[in-house]
Amino acid sequence: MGASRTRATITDVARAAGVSLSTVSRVMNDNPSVDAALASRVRAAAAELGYTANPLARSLVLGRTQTIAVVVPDLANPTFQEILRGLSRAASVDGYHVLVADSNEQLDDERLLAVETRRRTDGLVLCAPRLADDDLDDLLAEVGPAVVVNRAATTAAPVVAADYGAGLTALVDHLVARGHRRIAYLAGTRRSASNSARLDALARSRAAHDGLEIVEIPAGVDFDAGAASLGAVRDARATAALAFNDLVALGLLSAAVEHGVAVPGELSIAGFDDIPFARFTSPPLTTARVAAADLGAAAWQRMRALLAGEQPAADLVSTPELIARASTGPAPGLTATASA
Amino acid sequence: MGASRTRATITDVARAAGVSLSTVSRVMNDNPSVDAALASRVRAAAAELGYTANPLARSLVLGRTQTIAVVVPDLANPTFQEILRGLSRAASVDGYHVLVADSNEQLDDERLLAVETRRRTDGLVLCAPRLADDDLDDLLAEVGPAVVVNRAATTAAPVVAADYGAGLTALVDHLVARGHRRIAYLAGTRRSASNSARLDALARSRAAHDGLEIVEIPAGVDFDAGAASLGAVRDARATAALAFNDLVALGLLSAAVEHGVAVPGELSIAGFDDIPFARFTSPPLTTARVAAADLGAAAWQRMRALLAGEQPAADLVSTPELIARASTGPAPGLTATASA
DNA sequence: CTGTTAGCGCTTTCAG
DNA sequence: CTGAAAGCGCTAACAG
Repeated sequence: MGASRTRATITDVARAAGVSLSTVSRVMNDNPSVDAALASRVRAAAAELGYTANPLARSLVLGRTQTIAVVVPDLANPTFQEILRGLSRAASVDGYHVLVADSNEQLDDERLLAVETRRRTDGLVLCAPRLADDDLDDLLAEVGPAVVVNRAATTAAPVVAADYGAGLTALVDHLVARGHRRIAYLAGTRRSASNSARLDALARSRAAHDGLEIVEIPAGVDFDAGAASLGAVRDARATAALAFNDLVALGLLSAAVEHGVAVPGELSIAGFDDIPFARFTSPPLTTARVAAADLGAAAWQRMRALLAGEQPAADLVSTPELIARASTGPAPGLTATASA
Repeated sequence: MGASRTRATITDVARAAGVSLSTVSRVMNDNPSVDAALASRVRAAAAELGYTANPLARSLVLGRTQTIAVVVPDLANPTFQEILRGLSRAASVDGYHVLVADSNEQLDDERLLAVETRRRTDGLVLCAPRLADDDLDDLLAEVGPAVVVNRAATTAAPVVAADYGAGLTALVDHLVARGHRRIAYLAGTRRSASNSARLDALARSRAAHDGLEIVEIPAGVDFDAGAASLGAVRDARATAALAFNDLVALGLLSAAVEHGVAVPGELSIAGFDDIPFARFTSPPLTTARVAAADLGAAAWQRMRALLAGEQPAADLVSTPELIARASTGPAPGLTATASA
């Protein structure tokens, strides 16, 4: 009938069952040292009152919230969405909740959000933190249990990351094999560690391939950044463009189509990540697949270990898989044969 | 130098500043009734110790957590991601945090997650709940401050929703104008309220257009569901298909291309939502645009009002905008002219 | 204006 | 096996 406006507390249950608070607490926590008869009496009272322990009160006394915080640079980015999803599902299996915070690519907010969300949770997962190395290390030292996703440059916390260097190398090789000798690289945030990893890989590629030129073009991390880069790519007279990620690649692709630049006829374009829709673009996008949901799940495994006081698994470096689709082809002026 | 392992408490600050707990509390909460000199002494001590009030303890005593919970049926769905993003950004502007839970389209989990996350937060936002009407009403009554997104069938909480009926009507009109007289509708979850809204709209459309046949095909809510429906669509001899959402439409489109069915030559396909990548498919997808991030922000406005004890704004019914792209065209056998 | 005293709702020694 | 009491860290009357 009329449900009471306020929830039952442990005191209500204790009174209803005619026992002390401690007994109720023991029963609710399945402490075996309670007489069976008493226990079932308490359980009946609890059920009757619809009682469940207040998680806030438990958090305060137990010092744990059963919740972890996840900070991402941009919730609109499919890769972060996927990481979040993988993490959230994995954590929920273990009865943990997830607090999300979107730093919106704002450096200052990132640190603040991390600290603030961490205080209401048991641990912190930082996705692709944009913070400088030193600041990141400071932050990690301050916040306690933390795991870092897609950022290699720290030893202060477990790391799970895609191997951006290896992925980019595969992409370059793919283009070189198709005759490209002048390739544009649309760089992402300077702050992004994965961008540096890619830069290093490009340097190695230049050394490995005689006569290969790779010109770096500052772009950004989103669709608009890619679209805005078409002019620079054309000016660079590159026959192919490697984008920081699929979003940037899609922007470039879109601008190319709009300006009548044939893809891959005049310009080959490749992205990075293999976001869900990369296969539906026109032409479908060549990219390097990052198993983002798996990264999220792996991040949770490590977090769980940390929370349990166990040794987390070794850092994970997942090698992206080259996904060759139709947005890349032979360099202009070449026949369609590829040399290994 | 050596940062202490455990955080400073209000007691530490009080001792350091040589005042009582209450004074520290007052200062930290900007209570003006504190002597200026004392206040700055306290502030200095707090700064020195790096003190910030423990949010858990505050939550317990204040009865509010400064956090809201959001339950979505599927974090992989771009529309829910977008709603989450809009909500999260809006809430963070007001200093609120967001706890996400993905029910994974599981009915039982939905209810459980809602109740459980609600207890650690101040309010609950339910996205497109799959629960039956009665169960939903029960749930809403139980959990207190709540707002519902994309589900019209309740008066127990503020609602913000896209007008699926209007959007679908626009889509049908669009197809009818292009000569289609036999249209397949790929239905979503029966549990989805927006599906019923669409069914009603279709019934009205049938009545409005003489000789128009709309055949309903049970499909689902994701890409695979759409891909699996191609056979049924062909069997129905429909010249056009209206999908429950863009994901389903993309699945169908993909299967069509794969099986050599010309789109829109032999089959016109339209989706719903206008997810970010709908414009990049090949051909680009005709759809009805739902301003999902705006829905999320609007949901937060209402939640904020509820939390402040104010009257929330009236329910929002946002009319989707018809986005005509190349995946729809004249019915086979017709010239490319359209009649208004 | 400031300090003392009760709790918020729960868990956990510590006695019995 | 069970209850009384202390306390997690903080805020809010209530006195002074």
